[in-house]
Formats: sequence, C-alpha cells, structure tokens
Amino acid sequence: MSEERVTRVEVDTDRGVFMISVAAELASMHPQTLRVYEARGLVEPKRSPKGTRLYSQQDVEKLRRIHEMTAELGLNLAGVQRVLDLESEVREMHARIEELELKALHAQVQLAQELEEVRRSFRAELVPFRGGGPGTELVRAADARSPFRPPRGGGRL
Amino acid sequence: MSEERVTRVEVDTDRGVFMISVAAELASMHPQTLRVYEARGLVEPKRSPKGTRLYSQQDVEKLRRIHEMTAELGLNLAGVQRVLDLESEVREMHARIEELELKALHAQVQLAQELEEVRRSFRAELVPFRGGGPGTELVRAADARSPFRPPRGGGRL
DNA sequence: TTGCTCCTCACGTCACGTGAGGTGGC
DNA sequence: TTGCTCCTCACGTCACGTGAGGTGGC
Repeated sequence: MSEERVTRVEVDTDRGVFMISVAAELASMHPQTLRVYEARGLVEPKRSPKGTRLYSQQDVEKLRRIHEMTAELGLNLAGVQRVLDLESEVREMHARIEELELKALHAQVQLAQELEEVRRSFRAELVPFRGGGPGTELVRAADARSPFRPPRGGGRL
Repeated sequence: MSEERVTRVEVDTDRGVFMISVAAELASMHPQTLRVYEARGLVEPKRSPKGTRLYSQQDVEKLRRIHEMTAELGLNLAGVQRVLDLESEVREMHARIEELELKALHAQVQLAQELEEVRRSFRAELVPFRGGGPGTELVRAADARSPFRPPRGGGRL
C-alpha cells in the first residue's frame, strides 16, 4: 500500500460542515462579518449541539455571491437582499420559459404526428377513392350482399 | 364664459417638461440629489437649449422608484442600479412567458381544430362507420353491384 | 496553555444627502 | 431685485466591516 489515495468526501451541499473560521476564509471574509450577516438574516448557518455555527457549501456559495456584490459592486446589505430575491425570481422565470419552449416544440411535433396518424388511419381502411361522379358512393360489403338496402345509416341484422 | 374649463395637457411621457425644482418636488427629493443622480448616470434628463435640465414623466417615475428603494428600503445607489436592471429583466421575461402561454393556448385550440377539420373532410365522403368485426369492410357501391368482387379488400363469399 | 468558539461594544471609513457659496440669465 | 438655474466643495449622518475585550469548552 505505498500508493497515495486521493479521495473526496461526498457531502450534501446543504449540510453544515464548516466552522465559522473556515467558512470565512472560503468566502474571503472576516468571521465577524459572517456573524453580522447572520444577525441580519442574510445567511443562516446550522448550529452544532454546542451552539457552534456550521456553514454548508450552499452557505459558502451564497457568502461568495454576497462578497462579490458588496466588495466588487459596492451594494449595501439591503441591496444584496433585494438582488438575491430578484435573482431567484429570474432563475425561476428562466426555468419556466425553457419549459414552455420545450412544450411548444413538443406540441408542434405532436400536431404533425397526430395529423399524420389520422390521415393514415383513414387511408388504411379505404380503397383509393376520389369523391365525384354518380355511382361512387360507398356501402358496407355486408349490406351489398343482402337483398335489402339499409333504410338509414345501415341495418342491424 | 363663466364656466371653468378643466383640461389636462397630453404630453409624451418621455418628453422633458419639468425643471429640476418641479421634478424634485414631484419625486419628494432635494434638487441637488437629482444632480448627483445624473452625475452617477442613474437618471439622465433632457436639457433645454440654455442647459437647464428637463425631466420627463418617465424620469420622475424612475426618481420615485429610486426614492422608494433608497428611502424606504435602504438600498444604496449601486443596489438601485442593479435592481433596476434586474427588474427590467424580470419584466421582459414576464412578457415572454405570457407570450409563450398564449401561444400554447392557441396551439392547443389549433390542434383540436385541425384534427376536427381532417376528420370532417373524410367523414363528409363516408357513411357512418365503426371498424370492427368481420363483414364490415367497405366497398364501392358500384363494385357491389357488379358480378365481380374486387380482388383485394373485398369479401370473398 | 493555545486556539478556537461565543457574545457585545466601539471605532474608522465610506457613501450619500444636502447645505453653502458663487455664477448667470429670464 | 427676486428666484430660479448652473456648478463645486464641504460636512453630518449612517451603514458596514472589523478590531478589541471578555467568556467558555475541546
């Protein structure tokens, strides 16, 4: 066993795994800043039984997004809050649009198929036929055999 | 002419009509604030030939929205900028969604209509008929009368 | 003990709003 | 002249980040 094994632990992205100092470093922030953000309801880490904050990967991701907005774009926290809300709204609408566009595509294909299907199902039961002159009506083969013509819509014998 | 006439002037909403003091009052802001906003590119009023700022109704509307965000929600100007961008994005997506939903509805109606149309066009040439058991094939009435059965698709007695 | 956590309080910095001060044209 | 416009500069306030200080449990 001289080989080094490099593995990566699989963790649910919403599971609290990073203590505050680690989360802060991952997000390029001061630990105290994270406490302030929590007090303001921006990021709400889980807590260990002892009360220690535990940040998930999602939390860290969010912290990074916040850092980007505050440090690079200069938003204040009220703005960050509003922007996060709006961005999730945009994401939802984007998903909705993609869904609708896909549906439209499917509907188009389905329309073509169903029309084709209806035409085929009629065609399969018919001899080639162009409506027109006299003596071209269709009757049931069974009725043609019987001495009577059905009075209306076909007889039931 | 003792009657008072109350009329309202119709003005394009993007036409510069309010001088800074009026616009400021309409937006519940200090005139100097409007100058600052212009310097930051948030609201860009037209100018008269003499260089006086002229705010349109749209400008005033935007100023009110900004006032709401800054005074009531506490956003700073960087946040206002970003939120305005996102909100117009949301508006566009909303319009797109409505368009797609309307299209989907129309497509559905059209599908039904076209199917109905195809069925009707076939049915017009046929006696009522349900495919099924033996002896229900259709033949031409003319063929039924003739001594010969058609070699294919007809009954063989 | 060290190094982390928790908390609260305090302070420096920066953005923003707005007032002051000086100009010019109806 | 008055009251508006234009501009720039300055200052008070407030939000935010972060440091300090004191506590407690591995």
